[in-house]
Amino acid sequence: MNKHEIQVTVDIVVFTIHQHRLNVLLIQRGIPPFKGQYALPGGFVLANETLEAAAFRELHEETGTENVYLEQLFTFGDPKRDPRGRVVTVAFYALVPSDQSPLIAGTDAAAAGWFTVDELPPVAFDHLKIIDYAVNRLRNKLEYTTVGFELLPKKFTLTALQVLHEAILGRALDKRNFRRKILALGLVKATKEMEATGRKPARLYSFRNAK
Amino acid sequence: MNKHEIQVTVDIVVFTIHQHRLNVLLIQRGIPPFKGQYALPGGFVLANETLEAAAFRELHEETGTENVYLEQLFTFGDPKRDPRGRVVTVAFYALVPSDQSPLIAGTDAAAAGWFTVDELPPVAFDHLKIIDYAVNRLRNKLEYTTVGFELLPKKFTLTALQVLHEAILGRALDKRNFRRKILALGLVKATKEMEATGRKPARLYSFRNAK
DNA sequence: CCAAAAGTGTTAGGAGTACACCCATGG
DNA sequence: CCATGGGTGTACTCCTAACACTTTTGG
Repeated sequence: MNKHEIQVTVDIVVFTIHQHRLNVLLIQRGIPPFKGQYALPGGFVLANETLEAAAFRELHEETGTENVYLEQLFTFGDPKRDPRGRVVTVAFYALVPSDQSPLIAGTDAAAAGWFTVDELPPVAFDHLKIIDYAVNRLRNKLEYTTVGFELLPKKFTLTALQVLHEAILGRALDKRNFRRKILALGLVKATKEMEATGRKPARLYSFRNAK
Repeated sequence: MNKHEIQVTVDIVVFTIHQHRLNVLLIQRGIPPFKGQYALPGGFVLANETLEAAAFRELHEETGTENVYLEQLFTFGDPKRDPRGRVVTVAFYALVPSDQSPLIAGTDAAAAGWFTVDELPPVAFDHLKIIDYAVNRLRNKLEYTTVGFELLPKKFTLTALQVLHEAILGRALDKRNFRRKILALGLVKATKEMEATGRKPARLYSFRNAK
């Protein structure tokens, strides 16, 4: 064994929107250390997979989610961050659409749950720091990219998109300015369908690049 | 030995400005693989140091530089990126002021050198990808932060600051607009000194937060 | 007819961009 | 006196932000 070998893990901050709030997925640990505490989904990187593949695999194994948007965040390597030894973790964040988010399969449902980002339980390791980092990244990215669409179903109302932005940014936005800006960006197109859930029916839109 | 153990390295993209161009520091490899080719300074993370400390240490050992601005970039973990085995590298970038940059100590001067970013020699491993990533990050950061000052001596002319921005962005900027914007940001203050090198003496400025 | 959410325009201020000439100095 | 780089202002455009009422539907 080479003295330079270190254990490498991935940890994933999975976001979704629930009840107009930004939520993070946490899993209750069944084994020490931090047994019983909540932690981010994640695990060891295997010998022949990329970091991204490891993140997708862990996410699938622990939560059943698939085809999510995934992006590398930052790598945390404090020598004392894991009491078991030297573990460097590559953190990712993932976005899952709100219409798919309740499905937590492949794991004991009692042991996993969504938590709004400003009411988190105690979390294991340095995972709180990782979550904070991810929330900040998500907020920044929202300002200059289209990441937000990843959190919505294929068809959505402009109000739903606005609620999503407000949930991530943590502040209210002006309805008229928001709609004008989104439509001006040209990333979204009106469908012929309406959503009849509220009082007055709302037009459904879709993201232009289904990618 | 645990099957999950992987070698972890750091690699550092060291930037400076030379002759109005953005330059990167490369070191010629003395041993295989890629013997004789240029590569980024870097090396293994030791058991009891943080990733950042490893980057500072390697930088000091290989180039003699100290007190540089250092920021984590991205982690590259393709299983095939290093022919010797599984090596995950955490990439950083560093900024060294132009008045300190010629000092390459602690290494054979013939084996290290500055290269302008658009005239790079062949580089080892996936280091070209890392350099590209770093250049993009630096360009983006310049738009909304003050990283640029890290590349200048303590006192500098506004023209020097403009040349720096132009070197990083790779395009010319309007002199009047640039000066207005920089002064409006209030990050810089005029000193009483002048630089007499050109024809008409130029006022020297200093960065407001000496930090 | 009432409650609830959808939808829609105008105005004012600030930021960015384009553009050309005079000034101070050393040789 | 001339070559060189230092230094300065104005006008236009575009983006952002503030702000309130009408419409459509279900009950």
